[in-house]
Amino acid sequence: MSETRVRFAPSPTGYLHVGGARTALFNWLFARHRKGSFILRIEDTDSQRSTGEYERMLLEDLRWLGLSWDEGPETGGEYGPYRQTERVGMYKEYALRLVAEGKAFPCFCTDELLETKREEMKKAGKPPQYDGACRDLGEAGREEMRAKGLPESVRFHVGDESAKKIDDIARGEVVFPTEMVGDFVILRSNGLPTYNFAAAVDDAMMRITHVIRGAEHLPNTLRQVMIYEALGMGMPKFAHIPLILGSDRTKLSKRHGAPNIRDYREKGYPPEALANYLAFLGWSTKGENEIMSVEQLTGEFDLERVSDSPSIFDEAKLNWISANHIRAGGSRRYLDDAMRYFPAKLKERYGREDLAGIFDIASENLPCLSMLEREAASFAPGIPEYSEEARASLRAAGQLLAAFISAFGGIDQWSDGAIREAIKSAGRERNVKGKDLYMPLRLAVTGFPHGPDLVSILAIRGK
RNA sequence: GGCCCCUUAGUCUAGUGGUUAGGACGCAUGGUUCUCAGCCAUGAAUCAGGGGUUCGACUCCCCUAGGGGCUACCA
Repeated sequence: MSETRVRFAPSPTGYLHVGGARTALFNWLFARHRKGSFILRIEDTDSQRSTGEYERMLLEDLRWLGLSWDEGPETGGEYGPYRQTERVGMYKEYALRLVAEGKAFPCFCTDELLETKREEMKKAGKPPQYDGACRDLGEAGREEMRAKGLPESVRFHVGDESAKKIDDIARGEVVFPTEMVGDFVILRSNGLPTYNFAAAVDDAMMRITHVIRGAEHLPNTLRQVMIYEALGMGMPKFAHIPLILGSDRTKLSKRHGAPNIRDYREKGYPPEALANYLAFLGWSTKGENEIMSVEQLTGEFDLERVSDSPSIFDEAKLNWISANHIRAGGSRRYLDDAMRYFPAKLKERYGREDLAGIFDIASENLPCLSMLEREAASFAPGIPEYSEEARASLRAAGQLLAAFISAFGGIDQWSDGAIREAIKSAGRERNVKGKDLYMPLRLAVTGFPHGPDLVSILAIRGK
């Protein structure tokens, strides 16, 4: 069997979205699992919305997620270029070839004309489709239109075959009636190709073997299959993966919180944690373990276990997966990334070793690194600010606190064991233990009623 | 409107004609603990509805409902 080649083909019209990232991830996992190639192609034919800045950030986010590509813009490769605006010559060439073969034709209808026709059809209760006005113009008619200076686009001539079967790996056989599409534009009057044409031509030319993409493209596949056939190119296999929806079951967007990869990156979610969560959105393993490294994911990934129904992005589960990664990796793995999130006061006071210690204590349940600010608050140096309630309880425990001070004062070697012993002896002295013993001390030292292990806090904060 | 896809607990999912419908997140309770967390244990909660097919349907077929997508010279 020939080498597996898959691609991720984003449009640089915004930040990398969790849906796009999941599609990219599935492609990448599939390629790596089969030791094939992962190709990145930039679909920037929408000149209105595409920008170089978005493209730059797209690549950055993809790399951050841990995805690397074998061919792509900047990287290069033998099927390049990998930016569609740099391939316009090829699309034109293929479009003209189809015209010459009678499989496509020039169209001179203006937007206005098309629009009024659509309105009329809607009124008449018919599906608004292209009526084939320019299909049989003939060479003379075409010249006449050109002489009038009308815009010229190229439309694909949809044959009279009644239906087309598409065999989708993820969902089985899907049948589309061909009459659902009219003759559609493949080359716009500005010379740029439309999505369906460019995607089909590129996938064919780049020898893509598996097209793995979002389910919203399923109806497009009909057009692309027709183009493949007209071009006489070998068909790739298709796999349409279910969409990711927001909590209200509509397509994920800004109002659902943070749908962009960049947002999660900013908050300090480890990339492998996000990849882990995303992998399980629409896919599952045979086993029961859900905390997996990228290596384990690539080892197990396959298209057969992709689910059919759309899934809802659940931040609570992402948090759980992420906290597991952070706990397992500890300061050894995450301290460098965590540095930017430590409160300045802590960074001034402690050296790297102590910060590592604080990280490990504070990261017992840390969904993302930015939450360190709150979790590490107990380690802030100096006298904390006390709330009204805290003041009241501290006043009530005045004698106990004095006992602590003298007990701590007697410690020579400041260590966990010595601290623990000092706390106990102060307790014996005042005849208190348990909660009544620890809480006043915790409150006095940290200002909070909750927090990490008190002895560890004292050990790090020092005498 | 037309066409296509989807439907197992609040959420992610396992399940391919006979199961006490399994797991995970979240939630609740108990244990460990100064507290939170972690860990351990326990619990509540699911096959959208209706028809078939079958000795037997979560599983196969049809209808309905709901959701989503596409229907552009956007991708």
